[in-house]
Amino acid sequence: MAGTEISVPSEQFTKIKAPELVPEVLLEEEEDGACRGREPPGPGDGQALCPYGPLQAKGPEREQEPLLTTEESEKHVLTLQTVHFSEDVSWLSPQPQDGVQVTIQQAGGGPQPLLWLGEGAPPCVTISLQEEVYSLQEMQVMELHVLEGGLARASEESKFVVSLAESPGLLKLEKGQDEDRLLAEGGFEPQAGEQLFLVEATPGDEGGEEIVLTISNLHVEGQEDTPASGQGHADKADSPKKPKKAKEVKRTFRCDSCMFTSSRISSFNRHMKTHSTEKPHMCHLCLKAFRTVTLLRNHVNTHTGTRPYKCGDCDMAFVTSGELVRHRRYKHTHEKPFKCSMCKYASVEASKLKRHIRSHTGERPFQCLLCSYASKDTYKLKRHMRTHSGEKPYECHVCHARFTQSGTLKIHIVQKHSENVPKYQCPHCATVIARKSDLRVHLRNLHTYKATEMKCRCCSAAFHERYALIQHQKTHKNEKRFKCEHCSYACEQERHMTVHIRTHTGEKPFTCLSCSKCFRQKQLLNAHFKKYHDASFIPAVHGCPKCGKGFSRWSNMQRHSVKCGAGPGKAAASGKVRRTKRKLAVRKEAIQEDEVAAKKVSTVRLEQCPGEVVPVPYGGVAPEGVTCDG
DNA sequence: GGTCATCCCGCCCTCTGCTGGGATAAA
DNA sequence: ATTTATCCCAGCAGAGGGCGGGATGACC
Repeated sequence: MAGTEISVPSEQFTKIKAPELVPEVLLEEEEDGACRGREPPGPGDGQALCPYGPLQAKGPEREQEPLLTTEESEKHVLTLQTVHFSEDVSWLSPQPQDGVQVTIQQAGGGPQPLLWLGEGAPPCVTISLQEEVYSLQEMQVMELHVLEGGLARASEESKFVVSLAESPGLLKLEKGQDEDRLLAEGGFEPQAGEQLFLVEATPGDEGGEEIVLTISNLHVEGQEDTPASGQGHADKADSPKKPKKAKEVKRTFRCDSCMFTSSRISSFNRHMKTHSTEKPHMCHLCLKAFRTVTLLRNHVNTHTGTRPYKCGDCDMAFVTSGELVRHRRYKHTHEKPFKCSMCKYASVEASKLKRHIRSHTGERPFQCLLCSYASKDTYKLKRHMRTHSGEKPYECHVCHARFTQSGTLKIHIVQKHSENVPKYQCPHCATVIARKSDLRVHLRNLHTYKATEMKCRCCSAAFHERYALIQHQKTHKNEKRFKCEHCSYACEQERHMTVHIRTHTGEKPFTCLSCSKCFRQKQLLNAHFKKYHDASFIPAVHGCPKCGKGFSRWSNMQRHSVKCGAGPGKAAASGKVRRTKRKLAVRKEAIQEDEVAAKKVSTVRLEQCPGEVVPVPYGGVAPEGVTCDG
């Protein structure tokens, strides 16, 4: 894979170093004594970094339940939930005392301590630091214990606030004094009043100029389990609530290699196998190895075709029950529990909603390493990479043309190799177009209302739609709007009138350089030159289609053919022949005029070099040395 | 420890729409 | 002959559907 996922939260968790590692000079001393980072994270920072999906997935039912309890005797083990402040409220101040003390204080210096967890509050806390202070390499996993104060519930606003007895407005956290104790045997027993925080360091949005610390996975043991993913709330709402054992001290088993924690040793041990490369269970059919018997069994089922979970509404069958449930939702029940809060989209699977959310946020986590393109999912990036590799995996079975996408091949086959090619009729005119997209182009070009009027080139009419203009201009097509003021002659085109006017003025602007003969039209001069001055010119012979008699002139042959009974030629019906006949007619006219002119010329100066034919502009003067006898 | 249900990631597919280049007809 | 307009076509990306399969929590 050539792409890299750039917005996935870093797996690197951090330990805030001892205070001697924190250069105080890099933090600006504020008047109130709190040290402020260079700049607070932007409103969107936290969301972009949130590793658990869309925020709206946290349903209102969760917000109405206490996340923190206030029982004094209860020992709280807190795993921090995905957190960020959407406002500029998070500041961090390392204190130069024993242990690391982290101060979270409201930017405006407000008196209220901040750890908003209730409704309306973003479920994330991000702390921006200058990279010079806490570099990624300097940070490791840490535990922070609340030294002072307890947990109080701010019931009046249904918000839950960590309040501190001695330091209102400040939440002081200190590095655990005995980490080994906490980690011993995969678990720990936090002391009364302590809280456990995990701090994650991720690069900020400013290209590495700052680091965002995300305090994550706030969770009170004994509460209803809340889905870490934002997409699971719909199913969770139906899950039965577990009996609360407030007095019971629970052990948490935490993986050293990743963030995994579990209260059950069996789950923990099973998880630890995921970090092992050992795969003792081997498929006897293909020798592929698996970590667990269950995985092996499912795999073997793919060989044997064993699909024990059959759909009652169709012929599909699946290896696992989950696949059957999902299939039934897609095909039969159409139940879509995962609903987008920003539009009407709903999906069967959480991952689909997560992918859909990117169409709202514009997030493109998958960056092409060869160009600036970034994709919203892996498949699009993979497909895009074909534009760099030139790979065309889809081949037409008929003409063997190759294509980069299957859809392109499908269109190709329909348009090129199918009998019933679909056509798209324009709703505004008679045009029929092969492709829907081309019909849209047609509509855009010809039937779109234009603010500025388009004027007819023949009259004063004006139109806002191009199609109407073109239709109107066609009405001028057979209109002989150019009328001669000297006779009754009229024509459609101005250039024809220009030539006609010369018959009244006697002008002949086209002069033969070989014999100085002048002509009113250029093509007459050309015909003359070929006939009298071009030795290589072979005159056309027009043969009678019936008797074969040859004529030098097409008109003579036609007159003969009528008498001979040959009638019009066979090919006269086709447009191409019609165009040829028009050309012949022009040539006939030229020859006829040439004949008349030739009678008047007594001398043909064949000895003169043909040279260049110089047209004389209308009303102009012939070049020096060239005489006009017309 | 085994099993089941669920969650979640990843892969592949289709449908859709836009764009630009080449071919062709019309002006 | 040249220019302009239109059509045809392939390339490419956005969005979403469907499924395979690994990981994990809960239960027995």
